[in-house]
Amino acid sequence: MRTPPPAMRQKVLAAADLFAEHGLDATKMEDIATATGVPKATLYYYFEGKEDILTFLFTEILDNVAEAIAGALAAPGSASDRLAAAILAHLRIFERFPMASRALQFDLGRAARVPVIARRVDTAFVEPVHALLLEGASDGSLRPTDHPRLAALAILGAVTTTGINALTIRPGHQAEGVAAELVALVLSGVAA
Amino acid sequence: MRTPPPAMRQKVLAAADLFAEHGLDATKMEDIATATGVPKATLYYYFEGKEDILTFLFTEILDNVAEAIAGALAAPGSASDRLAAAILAHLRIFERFPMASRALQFDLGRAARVPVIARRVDTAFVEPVHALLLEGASDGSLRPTDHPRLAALAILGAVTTTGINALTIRPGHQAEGVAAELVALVLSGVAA
Amino acid sequence: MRTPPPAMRQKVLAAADLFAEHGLDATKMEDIATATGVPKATLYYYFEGKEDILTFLFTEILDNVAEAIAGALAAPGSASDRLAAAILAHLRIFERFPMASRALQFDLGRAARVPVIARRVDTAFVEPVHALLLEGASDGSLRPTDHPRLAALAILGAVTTTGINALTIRPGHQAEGVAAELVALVLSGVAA
Amino acid sequence: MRTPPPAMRQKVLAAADLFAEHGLDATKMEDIATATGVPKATLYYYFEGKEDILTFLFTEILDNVAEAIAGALAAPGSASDRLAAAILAHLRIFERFPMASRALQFDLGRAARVPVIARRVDTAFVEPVHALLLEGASDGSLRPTDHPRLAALAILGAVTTTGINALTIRPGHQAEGVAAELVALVLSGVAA
DNA sequence: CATGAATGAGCTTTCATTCAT
DNA sequence: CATGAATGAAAGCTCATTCAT
Repeated sequence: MRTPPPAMRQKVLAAADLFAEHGLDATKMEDIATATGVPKATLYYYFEGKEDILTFLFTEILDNVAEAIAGALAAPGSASDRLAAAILAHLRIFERFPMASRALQFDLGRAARVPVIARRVDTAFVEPVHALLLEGASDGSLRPTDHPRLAALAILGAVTTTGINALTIRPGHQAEGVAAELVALVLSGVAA
Repeated sequence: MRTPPPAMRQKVLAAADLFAEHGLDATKMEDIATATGVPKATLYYYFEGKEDILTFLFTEILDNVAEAIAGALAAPGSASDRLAAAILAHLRIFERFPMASRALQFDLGRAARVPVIARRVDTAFVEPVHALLLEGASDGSLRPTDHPRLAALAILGAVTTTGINALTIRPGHQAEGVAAELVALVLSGVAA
Repeated sequence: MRTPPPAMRQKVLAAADLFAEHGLDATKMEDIATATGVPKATLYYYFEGKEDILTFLFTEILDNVAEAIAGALAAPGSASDRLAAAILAHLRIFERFPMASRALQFDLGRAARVPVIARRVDTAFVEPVHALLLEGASDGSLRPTDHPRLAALAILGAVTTTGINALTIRPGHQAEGVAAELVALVLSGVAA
Repeated sequence: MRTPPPAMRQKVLAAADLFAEHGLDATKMEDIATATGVPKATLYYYFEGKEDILTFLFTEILDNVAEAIAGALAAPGSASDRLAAAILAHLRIFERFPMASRALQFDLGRAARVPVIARRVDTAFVEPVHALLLEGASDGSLRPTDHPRLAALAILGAVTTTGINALTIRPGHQAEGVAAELVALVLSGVAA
């Protein structure tokens, strides 16, 4: 993948709608060319193929997720406060990039096979939250867990599934409302 | 879809490996024919096409999920006990059908577009858990939530993401261990 | 390559004209489909691709060469008589299959890289003539040569180059006339 | 074709390896650019296209053949001595330009269609040898032949086929050794 | 003069699907 | 009922070639 010039990067982001709507396989290069206004051959000049374009898209959004989460976790405050902030920050990404987020969800299975994507998901969310859980356990603001990595993964699944659904597929919720519900669940659970 | 004879249903389940490995689009009818030992044209005699085979597979597994969840929820006990039982039951499905579960995860986006699948996910998990949350709130064993549907969705996301990962992609965990972690998270949260 | 049914073999021979006229690379599958009346996809059903069709064609003609040469060499008579007969027999192939012969000549370089073709050229011509030269040397009807394999190769080159030119590219000669000239050259040389 | 500066001519000769290895069609301009170190667009500045580069290469080598043959034929001596000298001179070209020679052989069919190449082959070899045969016939050093042009062609075929094979494809012979065998064949034939 | 960037025009190849037997 | 044979319909991708700088 030749590094695409900024103008091209911008145009290619328009492909998110197609991927979100149809998934990678049902999205034809022709469609991407039409939707972005970039000739097919030029797309191939910059990207290795369809999958590479998808990877570019996912990378772009995951970088935003990483930044958002990192920002939230870097703030001062107790571990539990920062976890709450991270969840809200994550959900806000879905609001800012609804189509790209849905595209990522649509082709999640495939994305997970692409090493560079898998690594970024880990780096952006799982690792930091994992670390935060450990930190919270040691500073006493969070309950120690047997498998903090599983817990981080579970939180990721909860946030993602709920966020995509409530904020992009059937909008009608605000990030704050969803975050409140999720934070309550994640911090206190549903037990009485 | 003509109702396939039991022998055929059995053979076709072998296609789960292919779908789990490559996804629907990268799985050729030819491959399915080879893997199952059923001639291509015969597959077409019983199924409408590739997607129909995938739907058959997903339906099969979701029926098992539905049954497992329903069984757990029908048992006597408090709402929180039954929620815990449902989570374990759900995870056990991943252990019993690891490949089909991964296939479902791989083509999650597509599955969500197939009405019959979307409805079954709802019926099998979201609805019953949603109902259980309401029930628990009224019998006092669970905390009332503002948006019980979102909470049910979040629990589904947590269980699914964690289960697929810990039980099928990187095995090494047992359903019981994962369930313990998830139940703790879902019931009590991670707060100290 | 699935073994093509006789009807198909027959039709595909018509592709020789295209290959002879334009060479393999400039001959599009579309052209072959049109010229033979066999749908493109059906060609792919029986052959691996363009090159496989060319190989099929060359194999077909080389089998005829092999048979012709073998027949001539198997006849009774002195080694020199039989060499003369072989040359005439070879030339007659060019008359019988002018287009396929020219196609072979056109893509000679490529054909030589295909192991199965290279082997067949050897088996059909070089080997038998090589053997004949040795035989003639021992029965006294031919002069012993230092490198009989080179001599056989030289004879092949002489016959092929001349035959293709005189019998297919610029017709106007008969196999007999060309053979007379070549046999004279090969047996007696051009020295006075 | 703009006349390329000497430095470029030199670099472009390196493309012979590519053409010899893969043939014209399988040799991409990109490859030529990489192999020669000359940027694609610069190649287009000097040559009309791929085929023009090939023609340049073939022209270059055929000029050498022409010169070598002419030199041998211009020497004093009998027609048969000079024919022998010409054959050796021709073979030495294969030794000096093995890759370009093989490239010419690989794309022989195509080369023959390019008028300028066809004419040069004729001028370089066929014509002079044809003339020599007539001359030898009249001065009594060679046997008169019915079709001296066919004979010249046959000699060309014999020399080329054998030379390419023995000197470039499966080296291990020296031009002198091959020449000895060929001269014996061409002058005296293989008859006892 | 030289060349990096961009693209128009195709072509091979693949497959899902059909249907006669 | 079951299936081997055949094919229509795409689509991904490649490259030769151009041109502004």
